[in-house]
Amino acid sequence: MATRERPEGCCPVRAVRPLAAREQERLVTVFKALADATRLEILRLVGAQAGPVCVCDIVDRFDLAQPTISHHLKVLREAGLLRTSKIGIWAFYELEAEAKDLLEEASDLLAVKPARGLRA
Amino acid sequence: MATRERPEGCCPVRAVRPLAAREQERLVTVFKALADATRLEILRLVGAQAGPVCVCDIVDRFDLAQPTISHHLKVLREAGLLRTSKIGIWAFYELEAEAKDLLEEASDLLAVKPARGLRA
DNA sequence: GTAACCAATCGACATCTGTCAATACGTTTC
DNA sequence: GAAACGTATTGACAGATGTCGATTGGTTAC
Repeated sequence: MATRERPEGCCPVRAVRPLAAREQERLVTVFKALADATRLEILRLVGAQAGPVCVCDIVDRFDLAQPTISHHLKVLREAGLLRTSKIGIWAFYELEAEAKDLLEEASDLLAVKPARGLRA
Repeated sequence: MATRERPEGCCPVRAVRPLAAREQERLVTVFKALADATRLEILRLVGAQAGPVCVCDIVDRFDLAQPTISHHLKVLREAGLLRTSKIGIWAFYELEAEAKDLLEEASDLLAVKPARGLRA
């Protein structure tokens, strides 16, 4: 804690109610999922398709081993950004409908002016 | 590469132009910065203020050592989310004006329908 | 049923990351 | 100038993460 006198005009700090644990965790999970170049490109690839994409086609687009892509898909899946389905041998991935909402919610985090969730 | 015949109705994959290296790196840096609960709360705290916040006040709000907070502030600074200034001994942080744009740009990444940056 | 195939999981490893104690740096006060 | 103070940097360390090779599981083709 600071003991010296502050420079004049130094305003008091507005208290902020921390995010609920569950919401905080969800946001961190989403951002972690996005915090990797490969996963960003996977998302862009999947998001650009008219329908679900075959995993084999995703693997083809990257210079990474199949287990590595599979791992990244799992991370995106568990973050709620992708959803998966199967037809025979093939696994298909598409954007989770909720994905866009997740990012918008995240964007609200940085609202410059004090918004809901704040306390005086 | 898949050698078997696909299930019928399986659509060809739309090619996607990868992000430019510089832009990709910037996005990853931003998401990495956001992918930590402490940094999220720091951002929320700073974003809720009317003006710049003293580092000492930030340190007070968390149960973490001062160097740890300093480290997190550096990460947020270098991601372009916070900017810093000094008055005498004190260091103050505030949201970088660009921060909101960064997140909106990030949000566009997940646009469900094919947008710019895509190629047939 | 057996072989071929696609995708997921496992195990291992190198690198990155969050954390703290100790220290260094710059400013203010005396 | 010396001491006190706020902040940043350094060094160290445990835990998380990205990657691959090997394996497994489930499905299809023969």
